[in-house]
Amino acid sequence: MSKITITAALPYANGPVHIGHLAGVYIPADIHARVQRLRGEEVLFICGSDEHGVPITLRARKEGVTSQDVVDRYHKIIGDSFKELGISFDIYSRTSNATHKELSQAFFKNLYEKGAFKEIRSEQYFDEQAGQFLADRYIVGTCPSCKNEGAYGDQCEKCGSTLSPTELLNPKSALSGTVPMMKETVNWYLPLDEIQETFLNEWLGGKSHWKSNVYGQCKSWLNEGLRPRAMTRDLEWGVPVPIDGADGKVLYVWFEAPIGYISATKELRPDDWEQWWTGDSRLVHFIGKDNIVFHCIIFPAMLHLRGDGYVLPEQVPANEFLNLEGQKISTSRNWAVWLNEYLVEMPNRKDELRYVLTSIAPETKDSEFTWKDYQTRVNSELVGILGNFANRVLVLMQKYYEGVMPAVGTVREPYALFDRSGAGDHPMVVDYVRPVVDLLNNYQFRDAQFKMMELARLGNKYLAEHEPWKLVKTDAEATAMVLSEAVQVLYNLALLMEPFMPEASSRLLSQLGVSVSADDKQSFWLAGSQPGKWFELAEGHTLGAAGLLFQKIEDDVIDAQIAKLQATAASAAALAQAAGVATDSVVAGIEAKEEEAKPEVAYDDFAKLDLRVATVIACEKVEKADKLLKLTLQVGTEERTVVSGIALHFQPEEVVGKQVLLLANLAPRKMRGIESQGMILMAEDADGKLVFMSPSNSVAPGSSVS
RNA sequence: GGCGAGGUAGCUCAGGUGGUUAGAGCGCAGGAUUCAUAACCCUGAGGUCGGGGGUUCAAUUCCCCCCUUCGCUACCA
Repeated sequence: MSKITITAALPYANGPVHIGHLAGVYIPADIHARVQRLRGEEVLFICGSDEHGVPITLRARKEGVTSQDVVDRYHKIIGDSFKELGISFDIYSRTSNATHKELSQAFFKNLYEKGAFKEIRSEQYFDEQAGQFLADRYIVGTCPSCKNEGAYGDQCEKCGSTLSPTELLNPKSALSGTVPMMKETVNWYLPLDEIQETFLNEWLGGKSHWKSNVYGQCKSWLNEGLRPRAMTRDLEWGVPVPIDGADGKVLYVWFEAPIGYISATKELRPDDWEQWWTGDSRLVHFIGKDNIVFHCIIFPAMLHLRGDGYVLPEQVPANEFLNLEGQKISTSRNWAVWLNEYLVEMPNRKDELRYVLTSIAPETKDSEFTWKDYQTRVNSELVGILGNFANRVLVLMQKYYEGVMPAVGTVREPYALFDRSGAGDHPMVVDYVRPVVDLLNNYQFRDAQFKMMELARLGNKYLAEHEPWKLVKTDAEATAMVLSEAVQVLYNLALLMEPFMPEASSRLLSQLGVSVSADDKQSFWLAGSQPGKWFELAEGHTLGAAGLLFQKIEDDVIDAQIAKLQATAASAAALAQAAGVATDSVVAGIEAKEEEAKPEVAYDDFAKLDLRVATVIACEKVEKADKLLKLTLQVGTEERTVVSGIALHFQPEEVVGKQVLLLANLAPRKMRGIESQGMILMAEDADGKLVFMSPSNSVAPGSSVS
């Protein structure tokens, strides 16, 4: 028996948890934690809210509340919904608490005193009026590539380019709106370039057995050569840097957040927490692919420098991303299925969510959640295969034996479920239980669950083959054999379900009228390292009260969820809603069957649109594109290039000279390498033919439309 | 632009140190059945494994190029 420290990525407390988080991190982590506990391992399953960092402060400013208010709100929402779903954390902590502050400061100080950091001076933007340095995100300006005026210092959200604050044109402070000045500051850097040479190359070199997406990503970073990375920031919201002369500085969230795993452990076990992070304890991080560098490079580097016997991660089973109805899940665009809402809107369907998300877990590549697929999986797999098998066995038992296990002699051919003549491990364990255990130990949760379901399929097949409802009329002995075998399958299936669907498992066990001790479960789950055990109910055992294990999901429930997402897509697209290429991706996920009326929008939303009349002064076909025309437009004194997907409807020469309606402030977008600076609005006929929207009398190019 | 991970049946995904008929679930078609939440069981149709070149007796599996999706990262302006 060993200690296993299992961590699940700390959810960032600026929004609730959604199905992507669950499928990628929390459900697999929970299954793993449950299995290891069942196997009798000493497990600590650690998580908590990550409550520092710039996006939280931005959100707080936007809402006019304090950062603490924001994190308090989401910490509660997230924690409550995890608890209700049954994620079996031993502790769900948070990084704004005292233990964490103390421990992360001590960690920093320890490294500081070892001389692990490099002190580096640099010039950063400083807001004189607000009296503070500005994080990249706090600087707003014009994007140098797309001219979007609302670009942030680290990224332009319109065109997606990665920026540094000094690249921004017309930088302004998001705090005061004033023009920031450059001012010298000092921060402490982790010299990752040196640590790569002395430690990371070799350590990561030994991890080729990790998942290919994880190992490949790490290799990629190492090949490019790591660079020193600042572990402190000039910011107010965070853990203060615990050394003299560091006023107004906090620990970098990615320095401090992983330490949150340790401080949560300490909070839970003040006396022996260190045993879970040193010695022969085994550390496993469950994360999403966006966290790989922090958990596979930076945090291990920190732990290594710390020394003191700290263990390094044994396995980092990072998953890819889950898409929703054809689009990336996005917190800011509200394109998500939020756990807290799911729990309310789909009551008593926790295990259904666990099951579906496990079966589509993005273990090797991005995967896709759709509500229709969810419905199908629940109805045909959980209800049709698993629930149905349970129900028919229990109903037959009730009908023929009033729920009491009948006397069965030696099961004879052809009714035997498995071969009883061999001397080795039990064939059913070898064929079903052990493969599930092995797959789980190998972090292949999706396959493990599928293998579990195969046992239910086998049960249905066995019943169909031997038809006890016919046998009962002719052969009482054989009927007893068949139903007995079927009950044993169901019993073991109930045990096998536990890590995946703990509630359904426990319901089924109680319908079988059994309660299984931890020791018995252990001998079941140790199949592999030990022979394992096939559980059987004895003659005379009385089953419990039967009931349906899962309920079918009707179409209207699913339709309501889809409609909800459609409404989200519609409002997101409201600003740019018209025919044309650029909007396609926004609404492509769910296609409305007919042209439906769109939800009402506020005037303010409409007023955001800069609509202009423009004159086409040149037009040519875009090479290697069937549908695209490149138009040059006169808009006032300005000339603009717009790429429009209308080549199937118009020849270039027939467009020149026309006046068109232009959405002038649509985010630029590159198509076929040409940047399109706006969108031409068209009417679409019933037969799909496009028609220009032109003023009835010619007006000056650039005239605004409202 | 560079790097990493993908691109496999209508859909969602497995798999492949190169070698007879490439898999599963769902969906679809046909059959069988009634113990069961019109569920279950059987059978079948469906893929030149992103495209093009190369190595080889043989490539979907190895090499090169290209297209494409996702992610990481750079640079230019």
